[in-house]
Order: sequence, then structure tokens, then C-alpha cells
Amino acid sequence: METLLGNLQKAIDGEAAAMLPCTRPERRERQVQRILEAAKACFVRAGFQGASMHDICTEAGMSPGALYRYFASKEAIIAAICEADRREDATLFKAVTAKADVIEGMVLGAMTHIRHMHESRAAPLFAEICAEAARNNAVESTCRCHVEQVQAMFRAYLGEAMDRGEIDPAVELDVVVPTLLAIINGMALNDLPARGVPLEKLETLVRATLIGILRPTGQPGEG
Amino acid sequence: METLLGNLQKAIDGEAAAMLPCTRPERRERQVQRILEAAKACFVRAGFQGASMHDICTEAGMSPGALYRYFASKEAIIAAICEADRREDATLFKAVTAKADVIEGMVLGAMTHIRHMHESRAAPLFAEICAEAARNNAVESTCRCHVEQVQAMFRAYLGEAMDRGEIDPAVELDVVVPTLLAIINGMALNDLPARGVPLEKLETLVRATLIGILRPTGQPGEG
DNA sequence: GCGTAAAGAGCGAACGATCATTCGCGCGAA
DNA sequence: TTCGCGCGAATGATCGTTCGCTCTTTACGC
Repeated sequence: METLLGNLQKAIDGEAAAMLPCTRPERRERQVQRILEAAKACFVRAGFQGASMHDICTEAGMSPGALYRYFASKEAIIAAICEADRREDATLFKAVTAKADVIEGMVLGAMTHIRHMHESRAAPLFAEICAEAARNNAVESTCRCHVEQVQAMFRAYLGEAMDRGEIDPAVELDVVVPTLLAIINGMALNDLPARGVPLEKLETLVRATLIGILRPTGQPGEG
Repeated sequence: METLLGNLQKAIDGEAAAMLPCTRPERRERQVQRILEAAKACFVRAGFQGASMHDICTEAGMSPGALYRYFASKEAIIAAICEADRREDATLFKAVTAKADVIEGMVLGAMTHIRHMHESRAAPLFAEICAEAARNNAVESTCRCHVEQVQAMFRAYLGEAMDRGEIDPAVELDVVVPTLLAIINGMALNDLPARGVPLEKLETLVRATLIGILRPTGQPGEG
């Protein structure tokens, strides 16, 4: 009941927003976003295949005929949502470059990612996307594209740190970079903050993990 | 085409196996397993919701009427497959106790898990189960049950190692255990061996991670 | 051993429901 | 007047599931 009322209110809000005076392209973009928001909610609730177009229409407060003016198919909505989610996810990792020290930079990147996944309750959608990527070529290539982008950034960032002597020279970046990303994704996907692991304690463990992997011989690098 | 022939052959094999002389309960159990194998193949190919009962019937080489003699619903098949997969997954972690040294035990447990997920191509099904667990109560409780089982085992094993002085006494096991499981699951889910990270190099990284987390102050513990 | 009734296993057409998508039409801004 | 937008009933396909039927296996009194 609460959810129904909430959805109704959201639909009304969306409608109200769509009614605001604006140019045609602006309104169109707003409607697209409204549909994507509604679809995301439905997909989180029931999965890509479990949510129907009627569900999405109801959540968005519009008819099927109207919705199909903006997206050619359900597949197109799925593709758009995966693209947006993965791009946002990849963007978050740019936080690593905010720190000069490589360990602290990677800690910041990992924690930014984990915190975002926790606070915006994005883990279920991420799991759904991972599962879909295994069988949907469009989703798979979207995911691969953004993963490669993040890995390239990590690779460059860690490479510079290695040149500065902050990372053990024996570390093989081609192996370490995908592994680090897998570790961070594992922590985010499991939503550890929701499972009794406070963020500040998790940060300590992330730091310990990074030191263990990037400085296995215990060299200081710096203070 | 190749797949079609393969499925046909499997169905024939299954039928032949079902035809072997055996008691009624034996045959029944064999048919149940045949359905579960077929369903798993279909679910990996199309997802829990994307695979139809007709697909499963075709893959298993039997009619809907026959299939429904063994499972009351599609939901029951999904539940059975999740239960079997998660139980097998949890069982693999028992490998940790094979080693006296805690680091090597955990390395063995993690690598056993990762290797199994890689060799039996179980990552897509695992991803599907994770996604389904977020919205299906039966699947969620199955997953939670086995996760708690594994965490309890880790907890006991690490606790004994800490008593022996192999782990830094400042380590908080209640926080470390879920985190370690999330890390291992992340590595397994990403199927790192298929993404250019050889198993032997991954083992080195897993060891470095465990040392970083369990012995953050660099104390030896033992040789 | 044998005849027979009961039960189990399998089939596949058929069911109602629901799915993604389309279409003809009315409305309002350009 | 034109054209984009929105509507919602309608469409054909497909979904999970059922049902009536046949055939085989089992149980059992004799």
C-alpha cells in the first residue's frame, strides 16, 4: 500500500515535472529519464525478465503507446539502464587519482565505490547486470567496455606509483589490476556495510589488502 | 546445430540411463537428476525467468506431463538447483581445514573454490543465483543458510589459529570473516583465470591478501 | 506361476493468463 | 494545418500448468 502510494506520488511528480514549461527536446529528455527511473525500480524489484512493460508503464505513469515513443523495445531500455549504471560505476573510480599516495588513492577509490553501492542500494541491480551480461551480448560488451576503461586507469595510476617506488617492482600489474577490481567488486556486491562490517573497519581491511598485494615484501615506499 | 545435436545426444543418454534395470526409487532419483541437469543448462543459457518449462522439457527429453511428476512447479526446480549449487559451494570450503598453517589453509580453500568455479563454468549460475536471491525469499534463505555455515567454519578455524598466535590478536574476526568471503567470492565470480590471471599467480595474490589482512603488523607467526 | 487390479510414468494437446508490441485515434503545441 | 505525444484496446505469441489418456510396472490372492 505504501509502495503503491509512493509509486503514484512519483508518477504524479514525474508528470508534474514533465508539465513544466520547457523546450521540446528538454521535455523529451525528461520523459526518457522518467522511464529509466521507473524501469530501474521495476528491474530491481523483479529482474530484467521478470518485470513487464506494463509494470514499467504503471511505475512511470504512462501508457504502453506513450512509452514506445521513447524506447523501441524492452531490450533498448535494459541496454540504456546497463549503460548508465556501468558508466556511473566506472566514473566513481576516478576518485583514486585524488590522492598522491597510491595506497590511499586506491583505498579512496574502493571505499567510494563500496559506499555508493551501499547507500544507493545498487548491489541488486549490479548482480542483475552481471547475470544478464553472461547471456546478453549488448550488456556484455557494455560491461566489458567500462571494465577495460577502469582497468586502464588503474594500470596507469599504479604504473606511475611503481615508477615512484611506492609499489614493489616485482608486482605484475597485468595480473594485479584485474584482481584488485574483482576484490573491490566482491566487497561492493556483497554489500558488506549492510552485513555488519562498518565502513571505517572495512577501510582498514581494504588498506591492509592493498598493502599486502602492492608491497608484499613490506618495503615502506614512504611514511 | 551442434548444440541441438548435443542436447539430443544427452537426452538419449539420459533416456538410456533411465532405462537401465533398477528399482523404482533409483529410477526416480535418476530422473530427478536428469531434470536438474537439463534445467541448469537452460538456466545458464537464458536465466531463471528466461528459460521456459518447454525448454527444460526439450533439454531433458521428456514431456511437460512427465516433468511435472517430479517437480510441482518451475519455482521448485529453481529452489532445488540453488540448494544443490550453494551446498556444493559451501562444501568446497571445507578444504581449509586440510592445512595446519592458517594462511595456507585459507589459500587452499580460496583456490579450491576459485578453481572449481572456473573449471565447471559455474560463475554465470552463481551470478544468476545472487541476482535471484535479492528478490526470491526461498533462494535468499538458502544462500544465507550456506553463507552462515561457511562463515561459522571460517570463524572457528581462524579463532583456533589466533589462539596459536598465527593471527594478529588485534584482528576482529567478526569483521574479517565476511570480508574474506566477499573477496574470495569476488575473485570466483569474475572468473579471473579466464580473464588472463593464471591460477598460480592468483594464488600468490590470495596469499598476499591473507597475510595483509591477518598479519597487518608483519609478525611472523611461524616460518 | 498366473491373472488381475492398482499405481506409476509418460505423453502432448489444451487451458487461461500474461507477455511485448502495435495501431488507430484524439489532443494540443508549433 | 501539421506533427509529436499520449492513450488503451487489441494482437499474436508464449508462458506455466493441467488433464485425459495409454502403456508399463508392481502387488497380490490363488
